[in-house]
Amino acid sequence: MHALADESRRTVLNALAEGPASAGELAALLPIARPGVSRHLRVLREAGLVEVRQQAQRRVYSLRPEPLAEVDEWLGRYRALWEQRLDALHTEVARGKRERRSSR
Amino acid sequence: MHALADESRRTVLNALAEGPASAGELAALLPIARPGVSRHLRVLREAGLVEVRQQAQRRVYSLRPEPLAEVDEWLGRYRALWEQRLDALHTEVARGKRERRSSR
DNA sequence: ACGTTATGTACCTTGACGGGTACGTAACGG
DNA sequence: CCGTTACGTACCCGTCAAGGTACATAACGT
Repeated sequence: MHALADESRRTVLNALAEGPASAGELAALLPIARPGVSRHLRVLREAGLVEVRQQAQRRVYSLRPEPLAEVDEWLGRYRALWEQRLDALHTEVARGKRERRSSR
Repeated sequence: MHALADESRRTVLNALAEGPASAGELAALLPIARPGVSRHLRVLREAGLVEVRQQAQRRVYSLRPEPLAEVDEWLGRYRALWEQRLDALHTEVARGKRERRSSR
């Protein structure tokens, strides 16, 4: 999850979600200098979120979305909770309307 | 998403997923000192992830899971991707077995 | 009113991390 | 070979946020 903390990282991931891209192409999307992007890519690579294949001089990165399934799983613990919460909110809103009509 | 970056924050959220708890109770779960927890709770509160109600001297925190739905939505972009990827992996594994039998 | 309990806040220190610059290094094209 | 392209890495610096300590504050119980 740590690897997802940075804004630039997520931008890279968003881009890679569209399809594979070289390091240079990814760097062009970010406001930071190219070496910075290389570092981000390293982190993402070590986190197992992306993978590289060499293609001539270019290094083409692509998404390895499996690890995000872990985050998804973590969120799963809350999903039921917020769904029931949202349901509760709906009925609460209805109740609130009735009460506001009588008292207040 | 920033509010989820810290390990302690997630621990607090995990605890609150079990049910409401006071600041002190939450602090007991963390390796850090109590004031630190108070600060974390403030961040979570300002991020809208938790809410407080005063109960005597105690301040009881509870989860407001709605905002996590946003993260869930963000992940949604990848969910389809990794599911198709995992499917591809399965067929790849099958194909790999066949190839390993013949060549290699 | 006074001590106690439960909690937040102010202030400071330190460590981690993002970013830039300069440099090293493979893979090509001639 | 030699220049160029496309990267990565080493080193340095500034910022920022987490954590600790000390202090302020509010709600009880007596």
